Amino acid sequence: MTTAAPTKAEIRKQAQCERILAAAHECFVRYGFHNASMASIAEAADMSPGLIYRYFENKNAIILAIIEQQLDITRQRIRELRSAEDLCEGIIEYYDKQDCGDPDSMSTALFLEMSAEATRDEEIAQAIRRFDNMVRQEATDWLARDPAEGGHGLPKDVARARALALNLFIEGLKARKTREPDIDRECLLKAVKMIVSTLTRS
Amino acid sequence: MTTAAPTKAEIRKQAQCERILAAAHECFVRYGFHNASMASIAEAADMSPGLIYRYFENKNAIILAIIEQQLDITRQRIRELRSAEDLCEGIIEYYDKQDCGDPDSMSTALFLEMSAEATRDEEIAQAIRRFDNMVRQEATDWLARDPAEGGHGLPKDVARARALALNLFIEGLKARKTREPDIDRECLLKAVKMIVSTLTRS
Amino acid sequence: MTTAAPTKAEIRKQAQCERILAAAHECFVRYGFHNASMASIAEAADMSPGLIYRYFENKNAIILAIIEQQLDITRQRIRELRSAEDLCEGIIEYYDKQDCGDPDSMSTALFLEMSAEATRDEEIAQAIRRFDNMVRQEATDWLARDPAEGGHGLPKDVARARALALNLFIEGLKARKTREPDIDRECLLKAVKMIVSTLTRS
Amino acid sequence: MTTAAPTKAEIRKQAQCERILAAAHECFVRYGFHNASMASIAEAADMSPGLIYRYFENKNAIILAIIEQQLDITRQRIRELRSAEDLCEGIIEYYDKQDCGDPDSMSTALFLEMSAEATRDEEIAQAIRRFDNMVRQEATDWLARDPAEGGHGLPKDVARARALALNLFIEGLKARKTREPDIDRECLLKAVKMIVSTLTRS
DNA sequence: CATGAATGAGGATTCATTCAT
DNA sequence: GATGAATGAATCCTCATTCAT
Repeated sequence: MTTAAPTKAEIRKQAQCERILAAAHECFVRYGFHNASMASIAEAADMSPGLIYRYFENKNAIILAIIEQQLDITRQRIRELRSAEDLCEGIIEYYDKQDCGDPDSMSTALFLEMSAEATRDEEIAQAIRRFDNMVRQEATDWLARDPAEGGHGLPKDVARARALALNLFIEGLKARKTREPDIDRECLLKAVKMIVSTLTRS
Repeated sequence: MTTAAPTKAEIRKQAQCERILAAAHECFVRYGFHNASMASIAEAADMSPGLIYRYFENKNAIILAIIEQQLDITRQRIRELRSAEDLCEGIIEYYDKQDCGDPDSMSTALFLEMSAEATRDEEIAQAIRRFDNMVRQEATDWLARDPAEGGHGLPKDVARARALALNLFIEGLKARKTREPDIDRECLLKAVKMIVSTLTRS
Repeated sequence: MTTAAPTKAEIRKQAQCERILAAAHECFVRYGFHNASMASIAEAADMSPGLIYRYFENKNAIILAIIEQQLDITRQRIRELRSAEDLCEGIIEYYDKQDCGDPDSMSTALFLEMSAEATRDEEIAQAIRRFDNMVRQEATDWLARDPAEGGHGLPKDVARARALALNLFIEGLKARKTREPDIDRECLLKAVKMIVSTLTRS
Repeated sequence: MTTAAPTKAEIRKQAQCERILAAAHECFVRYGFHNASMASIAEAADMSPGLIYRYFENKNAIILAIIEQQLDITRQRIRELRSAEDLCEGIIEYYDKQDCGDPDSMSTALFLEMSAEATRDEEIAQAIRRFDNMVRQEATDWLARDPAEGGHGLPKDVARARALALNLFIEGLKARKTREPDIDRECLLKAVKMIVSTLTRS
């Protein structure tokens, strides 16, 4: 049940990759994907520009890896979800959180930029599609699962449509956060509750 | 209280601006804001690169003008909205429409790119904020208006929260279209109906 | 019988192209094709690096244009050839001439480099093939032409084989010049005369 | 007067050098001298890039060593030459042979590249000069040697001029092979025979 | 008004070479 | 001896913007 212990070299490689991804994420958020130069990433990662290319083929490969990373993190988060209240809280909390402070969650702005990029770059399109499918599947599972296990016991097809609706709403919310972080909280809370309660009602 | 009739020069200027904006819109959609060069815009507008600068200070000013343009167009659309069925149809129809074919509606991908850009560029942030506010206001009015006039007669504060929810959902939908244009139609229809009916119910 | 007069813009363009080609030729000879940077060419042409790209798609396009230029020049030279003595003199004179001093004749070193490059670059291979074919054809014509017109009146197939032999010999000579410009003149003269007289004898 | 038997270390060193030279030769032929990276050579030699520098000061030193190697191999070949027919056959056979298949003979393309490089690099110039001198000397010997020993018994000075002519012709032929491997064989054969018979006739 | 040639800084990427392990 | 990670300068090329005509 154990995989072979990673060699020292592999550990090092892993660490370097992560250093680069963290630095790239930071730069992409700060300057935007197109305006973040490899040099700026290198500087943020405290290494030479050339070294990045030992670990990633090019700039695109970096953003792809970041998306992949997010996939795992996001799946974990959804799985930890229990009640509808959990979800409401999670959403509001997310909205209040500063973007840059959280290296674990992909900046929304970056995600939007990538969504736009997906229009023109098939690799990115695929990566995001994989991400979307995972989210929808996990959300569907959550809505369909037995209430005893923290689900809502909805029939499969209903769950599927509601998962989509929920997903779209949350994404709209994320996009909005980008532009209007100081939105009227009371109004927002009302809106979220109305949607969530409608969609999780059995 | 009337403005003076526009001079010939002003008319000309207006026409030139529109030519540039249309060309820029096309290029931004096709290549993305950052990858669309001023040269490509000039070519699409069938004029010299230098001339563009007589009408717009720089590339940024062009995108700002495009956002402003969208504001007017979108307001008009919302005002033409009547029943909830209208809205559902409009949404589905929008999702099915090819982006590039419609010079009137801002490409979603471009809008996402701008949302992301708003994070780093205050001018763009302001322009989009104005846009958002207009949409929310118009949607609120629609929900609050007297049913006799094609509204839903909701109380102001309820209307305001629902308008927001609706707005967020639609935006999530738009963003999704960018990445998954071939989404399962039946599922999508269910989701849209559920949200719209919930939010427009009195 | 006249082509349309070139516009001022065309004249300018032509001049710029020539300026670039001359500068590139100089740099390629001085530093070698691979070591000559676009920046060095720009400097030699006294223009900005970016401007070069208005006239040539990339570095490769420049070398292709240079080869094409040589084709015309070389054809002219062969056509001006009269007696076998002419040829011997021309060869020796060529060997004595400094490379860089003559912007009209492609540096032999550069030609060798391109021959090598032809091994890996199909575009260059084609350009040089065209050059080779032209030279062989012109040389064959010269050997087959009526003596009254400055030819040697050889039968077509004989002329063709001898033209090839002559061509190969001259090329070997050119290649050697690159490495041994100070070769023993008397010995060289004997060798050239022996070959030329053998190949032009009827 | 004998050198001391090589130590184990020296044998090892010799073997490593040869491994590197073979790998470098392969890469230089495949990618060209300038495009072959030290990394690619290291990979072909199945060792680390750093190790190469223990045996060769830099990339230049490698090419110099390759030229030196060729000198020995080529000398041996010329010495094995007997009749003029031998030579004709050898030439034609050489022309037909695939370059890469023969690690013993320096790729012609590479040799051309080096000839060009000799123009700018004095070390390479010297190495090739040494090579050229050896070839000419051996060819002269062959032509001057007593027919009983497989030579042609020509007087020294005649032999010298003819050796040069032969050498130049063969080099032109090699260069041509680079660009036109599929040349008309009959025509080529005629040309070769004409030159060889003229130059070896007593 | 309009052109489009010209600039030059900036970006991604490569690679010979070094050096700590 | 051997490794291969690391450097950083250099390369080709792009593009927003300016300005002489």
